[in-house]
Amino acid sequence: MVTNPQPTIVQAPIHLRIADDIRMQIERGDLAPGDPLPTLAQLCDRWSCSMNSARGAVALLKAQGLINAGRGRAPIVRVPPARVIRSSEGHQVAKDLALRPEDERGAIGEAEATLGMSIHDQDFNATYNTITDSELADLFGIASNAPIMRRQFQAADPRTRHLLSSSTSYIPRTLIESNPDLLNPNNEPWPGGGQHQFLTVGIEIMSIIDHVTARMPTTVEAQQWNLADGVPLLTSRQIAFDRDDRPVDVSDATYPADRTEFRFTTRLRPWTTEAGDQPS
Amino acid sequence: MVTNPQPTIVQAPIHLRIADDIRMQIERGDLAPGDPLPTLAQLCDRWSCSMNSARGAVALLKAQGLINAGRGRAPIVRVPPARVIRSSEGHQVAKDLALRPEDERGAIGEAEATLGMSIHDQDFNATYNTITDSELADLFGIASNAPIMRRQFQAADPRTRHLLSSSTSYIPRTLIESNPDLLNPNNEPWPGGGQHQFLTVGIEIMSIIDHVTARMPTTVEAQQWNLADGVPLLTSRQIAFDRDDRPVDVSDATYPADRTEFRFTTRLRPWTTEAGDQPS
DNA sequence: GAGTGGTCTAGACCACTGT
DNA sequence: CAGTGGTCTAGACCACTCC
Repeated sequence: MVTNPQPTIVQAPIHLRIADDIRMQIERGDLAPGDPLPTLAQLCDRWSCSMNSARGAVALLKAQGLINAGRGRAPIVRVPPARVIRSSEGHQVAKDLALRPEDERGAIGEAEATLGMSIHDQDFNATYNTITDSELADLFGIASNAPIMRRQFQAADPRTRHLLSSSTSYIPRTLIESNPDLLNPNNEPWPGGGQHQFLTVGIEIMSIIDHVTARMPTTVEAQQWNLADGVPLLTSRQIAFDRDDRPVDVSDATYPADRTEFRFTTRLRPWTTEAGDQPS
Repeated sequence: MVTNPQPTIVQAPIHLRIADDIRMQIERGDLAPGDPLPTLAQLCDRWSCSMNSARGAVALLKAQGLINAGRGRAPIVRVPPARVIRSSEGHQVAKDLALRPEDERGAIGEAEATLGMSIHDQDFNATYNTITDSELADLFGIASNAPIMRRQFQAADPRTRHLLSSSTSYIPRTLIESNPDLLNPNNEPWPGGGQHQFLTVGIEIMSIIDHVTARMPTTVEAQQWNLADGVPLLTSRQIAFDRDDRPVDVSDATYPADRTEFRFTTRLRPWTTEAGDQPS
């Protein structure tokens, strides 16, 4: 039997009503970015509820990424940080760069191009391992116990120690061991230079597929990136294919969603006459 | 002066320690997806804390999207839902489809192709308005008070009433008013068919730029989509350009991040012989 | 009906921010 | 120093699930 044929009108929980009221004030502009919220005392006076219920409302707004709160200070309406654009056009730029002479490649790194910050101003760290992983091996189409090179890259702000970028790249070891230089992390300026490194072993990247989704960060990730509450992480897995459409590199990365925007360009084949058959 | 030259060792808050312990159990596999968590009573016994502190731990795990909780039932480790892949290759498919005869276009809709669900099994709704918006006008390069057509599309599961898709498209009105059919929402099968509609007014879409990021849903969005706690929304703005690289359509959409994955393919120009010299 | 988590209260202590 | 929010406790009532 259905429980409520004549549904009893239930008040929404008090903390939801408070949170909704504040959200509307923010959306209407009564509370501008940077403005402080009412104090907890004012809220529980205004709504005649206990402190903890008012706290619940503020906690919800925090979890939704609308406000910044901290001890000893009234919470303020969040000011959205500047967005870093990560464009798929960068793949082509990196490929073009790979053919240029050494000094030119060094001058323009991926970090500089997207973060507007020289790589020398970053606390950069690379770790190389050789692993086996049946799932990745499956993706590469190699034996499940075949050695895979794992390269982990992290850059942090030297002052704040907060992460600026973090990615992990996987390559079947047999593809690159003909050039011992590629197995040494000290030779690595940046993963963006990966296309040049593939060049030294005769591999040309012809296409890249990006897989993008998002999730909430773990507690550890939130403090590594210095994420405010309610900020998701964008996750990206890039798979690079060579001339034979063989996957040669898998690269996983995460980005804070409040300061990152992915931008992908799709060029379509023209309609006219007989449709031209080579894409982009 | 720095506050803590010899930082006093502070215990992490009890609810963080509890949450971390449970997270580790999940990551180690001691708690598999679908398994119930310890009850609150067990937790505050095990950690000798109050109920509310144990609640705090569970609330954090909920906010991080690790568990599903509900009244009267122990929270369970979340089982990730099946992912719907939204591929940029779909743009080309839609373009090819636009030239096909009517019956063929009707048979294969965007909804069917990506959701595996006929459009007839969905509660579909379209609303058309004419608006003015200086920000969009700026993007289109038209006068700031020029009329812009807004088309809102929503599809819901007829049984559960939950959203299955939601998007809003903007088009400068002058581009399409030569064909009155395009101003009537009842003629609209699905926004994916938009390329065919542009065809009727002599516009060919030549490229599409996707802007992708993520944010937490509002309370209203969470219930419209039936989102579990801790699930972000992926947001996408697609801008379509015609033969003259003029923006002709802006389309905003949101997708639940736990069941959506974007997939973008970038094809790179070959290196061989003389490198092509026009830079994208 | 017993047990569960969701909501709420009242009151306490502490860390941090301003002045 | 006063005032703020963050953490925590003890205890209560209710909605819901399962037996």
